[in-house]
Amino acid sequence: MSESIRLFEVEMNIGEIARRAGVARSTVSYALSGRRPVSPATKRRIQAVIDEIGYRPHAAARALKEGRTRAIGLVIPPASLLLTDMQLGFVASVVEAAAHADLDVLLSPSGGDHDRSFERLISGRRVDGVILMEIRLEDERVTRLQQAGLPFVTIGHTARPQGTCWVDVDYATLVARCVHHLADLGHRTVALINRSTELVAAGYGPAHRAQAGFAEAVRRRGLSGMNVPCADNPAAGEECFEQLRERHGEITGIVTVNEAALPGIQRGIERAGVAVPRELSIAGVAARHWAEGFRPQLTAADVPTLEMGTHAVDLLLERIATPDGAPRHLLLAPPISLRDSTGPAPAR
Amino acid sequence: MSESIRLFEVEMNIGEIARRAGVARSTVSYALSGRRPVSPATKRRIQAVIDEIGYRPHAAARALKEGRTRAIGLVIPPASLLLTDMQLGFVASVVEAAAHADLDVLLSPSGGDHDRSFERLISGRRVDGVILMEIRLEDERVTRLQQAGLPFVTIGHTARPQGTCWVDVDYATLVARCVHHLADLGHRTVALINRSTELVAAGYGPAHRAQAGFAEAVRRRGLSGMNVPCADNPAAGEECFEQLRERHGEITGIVTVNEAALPGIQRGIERAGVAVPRELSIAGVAARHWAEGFRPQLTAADVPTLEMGTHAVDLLLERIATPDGAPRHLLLAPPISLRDSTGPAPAR
DNA sequence: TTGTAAGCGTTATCAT
DNA sequence: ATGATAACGCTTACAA
Repeated sequence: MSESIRLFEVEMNIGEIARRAGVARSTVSYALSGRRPVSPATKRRIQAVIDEIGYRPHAAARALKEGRTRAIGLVIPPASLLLTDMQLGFVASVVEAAAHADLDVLLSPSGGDHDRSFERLISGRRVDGVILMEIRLEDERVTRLQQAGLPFVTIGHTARPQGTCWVDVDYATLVARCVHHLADLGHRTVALINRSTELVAAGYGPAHRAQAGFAEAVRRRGLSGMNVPCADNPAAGEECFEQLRERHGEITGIVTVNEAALPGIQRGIERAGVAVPRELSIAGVAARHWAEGFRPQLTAADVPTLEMGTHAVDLLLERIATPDGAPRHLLLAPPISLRDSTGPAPAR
Repeated sequence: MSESIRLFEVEMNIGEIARRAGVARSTVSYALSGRRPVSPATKRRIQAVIDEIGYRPHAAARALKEGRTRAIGLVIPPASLLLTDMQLGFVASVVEAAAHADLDVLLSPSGGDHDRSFERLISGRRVDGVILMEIRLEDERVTRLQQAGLPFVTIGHTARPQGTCWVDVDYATLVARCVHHLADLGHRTVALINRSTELVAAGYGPAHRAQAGFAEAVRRRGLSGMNVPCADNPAAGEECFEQLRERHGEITGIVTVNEAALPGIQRGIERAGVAVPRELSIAGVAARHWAEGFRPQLTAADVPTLEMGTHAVDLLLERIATPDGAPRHLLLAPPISLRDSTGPAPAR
């Protein structure tokens, strides 16, 4: 439209700055990086030129010379699978934390037929490190990254996580705590609404660990318990709840790790006219936002997605700085927030 | 752990390939790009070496030489605001479409205090083009991009979109269609549950256009209608619905563009024991996934996020290829899918 | 059909 | 305190 369109179409490289300021290119570079003293006078002169034409160093040139990109990769599940709120929370917090450290984030959908994208990231040296989400117990992306020698951190952990860097939430412990909480309230028959059969079959850690923690706690407390798989969507949650009521009316306590099914569970409860927590108690693991949206508000371990994303970035930065340092990890077991969905077991 | 860790730690550049294959560097380059004929024999020899040591060209070096990065930027709302499902749909489909075109996607949260991230993308020439989400009627990011001369496409459009490239859904038309649909069914008093007051104040296009389309259609059909702002979350939706019932019991039809409020609206309906569509009809604009999750399923214009994201990428690629071509845009008005939430107005 | 060499914009190592 | 210059790994015009 106006002349302003071409305002910044001037050559804009360090040589041009040097020319206009009447100094050598290296001087400009040093003035910017501060890696060698530059007299205040020339520094001012250079800065003036830079401000005038709005110069910023060319990322690719810098990356080529320095051997690092100042960018990290974030590998997410493919778009075909809708992201859950929790996964979304991770993405958001990683992007946030990265921005805070002046890092750019390259998104890479994996699985599906998108291996090319992942491979570009790795072998094209587009990033200094990678954060991997939705880890499987056996995960080939992890082995690919270790053989490539690229620093990485996983959100979630594999079956044998020794030697890798990760942050995760301790599903086994959290689910166990929920069971203990229900047992303390006098419940004797409880169910776990878990993630989908497919995920379990695919070796998805959280589903496995939830199941294990549940089984162990049920055994310890001498309860009778059942594990129910449920797909990650409201409709499945509703159906799952109805079947549970129909076939196992004796159940008085439910534990769930299936955040996406919650709205369906809630609908099931309301349609069945079940009073929570008088007739039925529910506890679970979910993002706070979901727990508070549930009616009545859900007694749950709130998954600290923000904290986890931030930590993942911190760990990655550490790993990039010292690739041979001892790999650290973080297993979070946030406390259960007592809300309104659990209460004493109904008298027989 | 094992020796495999250092497997790919060898020098891996085009010169090394050339050396091992016994040809010149340029020959390797040409063999890869196909920009000049290479004899089958040497081509095979080169490919063998490449396969053996797993070579991929260094992205930064290529970007520096070619002057383009093969990456695009996707500017999203800051993490502080939870992304709605529709926004998430855009992100997913853009990433998907970009991957399909062998493009990487750099994520940049904007707004908040994240201008540095945005600025890095632009002036650091990290990307060949940008897709901008959540456009305001007056949007400084747009002007920044035009003065930088960087190709961009917006999802949504500004108040004066001439000369820019965009894809958007035609909220005015869609909301008007909903009103007409309700009017055809005999409804005389209708309400629009819009987005939040803050968004309207901030000059958020969809909210403005929904309001305008609603007002116009109501006028044309001689209905009485009211516009109700509502924050983007279930709790606000529920409260909004309750207030509507309380203060305006005469309303028999509701139109909503507030996807995130839907679960709350549904809860409100169920708690109030209102029969939909016998006593109250609801129509709206939402992602199909939400419309089908509503009970009863929501009569709604399904926002084709997948299609929009794909088109945005296509337009951007076109713009990158011919920056001075006439800017094109796409204003989508998908048909309303008749589902179960609308019916004849109740007899007085 | 293939090889040689220049140059993209930086940073870093020499000098001065 | 500053300047010239050599890389970084790639593409491509120019020679052969």
